[in-house]
Amino acid sequence: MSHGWKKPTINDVARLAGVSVATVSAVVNGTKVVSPHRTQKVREAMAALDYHADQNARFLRTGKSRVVGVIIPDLANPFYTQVVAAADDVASRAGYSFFLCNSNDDPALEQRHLDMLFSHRVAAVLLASCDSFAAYDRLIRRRFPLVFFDRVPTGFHGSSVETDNHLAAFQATRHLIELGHRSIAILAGSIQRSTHARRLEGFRQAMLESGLPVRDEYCGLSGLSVQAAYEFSLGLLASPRLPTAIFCTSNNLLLGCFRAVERVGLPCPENISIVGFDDFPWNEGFRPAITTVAQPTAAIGAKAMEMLLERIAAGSEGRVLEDQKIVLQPELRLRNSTAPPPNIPSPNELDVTQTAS
Amino acid sequence: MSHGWKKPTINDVARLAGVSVATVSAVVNGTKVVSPHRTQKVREAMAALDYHADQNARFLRTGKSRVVGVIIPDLANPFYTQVVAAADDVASRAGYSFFLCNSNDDPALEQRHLDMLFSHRVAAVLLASCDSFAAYDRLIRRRFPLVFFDRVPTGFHGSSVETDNHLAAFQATRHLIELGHRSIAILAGSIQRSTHARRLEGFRQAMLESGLPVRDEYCGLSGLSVQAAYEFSLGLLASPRLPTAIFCTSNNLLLGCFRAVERVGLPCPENISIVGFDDFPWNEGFRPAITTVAQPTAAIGAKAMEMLLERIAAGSEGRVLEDQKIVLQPELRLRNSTAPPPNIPSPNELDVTQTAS
DNA sequence: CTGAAAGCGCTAACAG
DNA sequence: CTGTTAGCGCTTTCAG
Repeated sequence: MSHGWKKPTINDVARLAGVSVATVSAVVNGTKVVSPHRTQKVREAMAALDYHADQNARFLRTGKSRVVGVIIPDLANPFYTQVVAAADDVASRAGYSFFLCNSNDDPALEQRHLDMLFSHRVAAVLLASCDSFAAYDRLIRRRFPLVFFDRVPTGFHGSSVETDNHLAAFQATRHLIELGHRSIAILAGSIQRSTHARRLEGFRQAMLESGLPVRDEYCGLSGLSVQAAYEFSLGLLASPRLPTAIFCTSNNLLLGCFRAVERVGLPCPENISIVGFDDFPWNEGFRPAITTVAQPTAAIGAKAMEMLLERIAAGSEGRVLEDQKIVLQPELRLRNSTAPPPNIPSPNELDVTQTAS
Repeated sequence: MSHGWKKPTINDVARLAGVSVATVSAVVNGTKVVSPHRTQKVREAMAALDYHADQNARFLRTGKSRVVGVIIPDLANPFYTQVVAAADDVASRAGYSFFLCNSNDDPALEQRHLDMLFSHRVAAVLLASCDSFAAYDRLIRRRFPLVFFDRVPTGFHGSSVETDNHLAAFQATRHLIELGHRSIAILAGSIQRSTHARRLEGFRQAMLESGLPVRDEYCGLSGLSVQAAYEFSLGLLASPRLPTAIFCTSNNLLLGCFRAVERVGLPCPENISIVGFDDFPWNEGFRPAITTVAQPTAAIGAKAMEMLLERIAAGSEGRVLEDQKIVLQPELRLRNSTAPPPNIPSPNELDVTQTAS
């Protein structure tokens, strides 16, 4: 006895209670009627031994696991943890627990985590993917219950829940345009990311519809890190063609951008408007308070987990569920970081601004 | 076949490869020498079937789990997720995975999570406790590998890693005092929390050492929520005895306090100094940027997980490890939310301020 | 209502 | 080197 303590098994309980293991199992699971007297005996024995049925053994026998896997790309990003918190809520209400994995945005690591989750025979997995859809082929082919959220691999057929990223970016950009902005930069992150690609499209569409140019120098694609955003923004603000507004397509990007604007000392929103993506309690602490387009994090997490549970249930009943793609509405939250540009050029100056240096 | 797919077992692999299960097991685990030819065969069969050894079955046999449980009180609090991210890093490097649980600050839920974790036979658990030490008696008595972090139940004997909360608060308060503040309020959260109790003590000591009074009205104990902090701060700022500085003992408390100061329109730091607790990237975005005392989140997570792994290793070798209590140093980060008070009273006005209304 | 016994997928003696 | 086999702790027929 290395620990000086051996975990009690169902046999120990049965012995102490003076009944058979089948009886113990029956009272534990309430799966059969057991006489009150013996039930009592068993209960006492369980309490005395502090017995906890071994889920691994149980699963081995029943093939029913009450654990789901969750993979996110960044455990330190509040967006993901908010989603996960909501998912956890509905999962734990349904008696499910969580294997949480951090893929660190590394497809190889994500695959390893997936393998690990299979090895543990999780009932399903919830996934903010960082790989291309081909990676999930083997899974969908075997009808493994899988729900994507936030990041849905392009070209992927399967269930997912995400924000309408196109619309979100469109709204944010429209807001800027309506304010009178014409020179709008975007910190787009990386087009590799389906979410960010979609946001860039939304931005493009809003610009195009208003006949506004989308300039390459105004399009930051240097990655998703705070640092990258900071550096790109610094360059942007130092350039002769200073934009009058910047749209940041993620909370990290906003941080970098904000820092750069502060560093340069450009007054916001007087000389530069900023709109962010995602909304958190501390966004109100920023001065100026940040105008941002919020994703419904709680709804994403809750809905995704509900779908997952549904698919688990369907699977165990042999039903086959239609793929379901849920798209949730973003919400533009107007605060103080956006205002009309310093001097609004009249509409027909449009291409003149291009030549002016 | 409800799923149209049956998970391949070691038997399937053995059959396909034309060898025995023992051979398959040997190549999977590298536990015995297998001829190159058969190794090859087995490898092919595994790949063809996309075989993933069932960890549950394996555990049942070996009694060795490579999963650890982690319980935190709030999945949406960046402090905890930063710690967990660091812990995850070292755990996954060691080949361990994570059962993450959110106790929601509810002792009953925490207990349920603990029971669940035992049922799954996790190798150990990492815990930011929300209960009193009595709750963990049964665990320590059986030498279950358990490491506490952040919140360590008072009176608890066992391993833990935490910030020196007393010192952190002491430093923050000293900073304010050195700036000339005499009327310092504290949002202490709740003395139920060991961490917050310790912070209050540090505050007290700093005040006492300087002969400064700790007034009851200046001591916010209305809980840990943003809302509670907001309301308390509002009252504080509306009172005739306006403090010249407020020390917020957590990031949530800071949020509420900051919001209240903004609401009232009191200029910070000119008329009121604020110091926060914990430091996150967005703290720099606040205007003024928040002076805060930072906890070494990454170090806490990494160290705690290292200790946990050590204890697991020791346990399986039959060694008994000494309890280890690690206390990490906080770091005061000076920014712009603190400044000398509007008018510095001379030291001998000390008790006069008490009577003035 | 109750108990005996088979077997889930795997590892680890043990015997060839 | 390789295969056979006995359980790990649990649920679940199947007979009493």
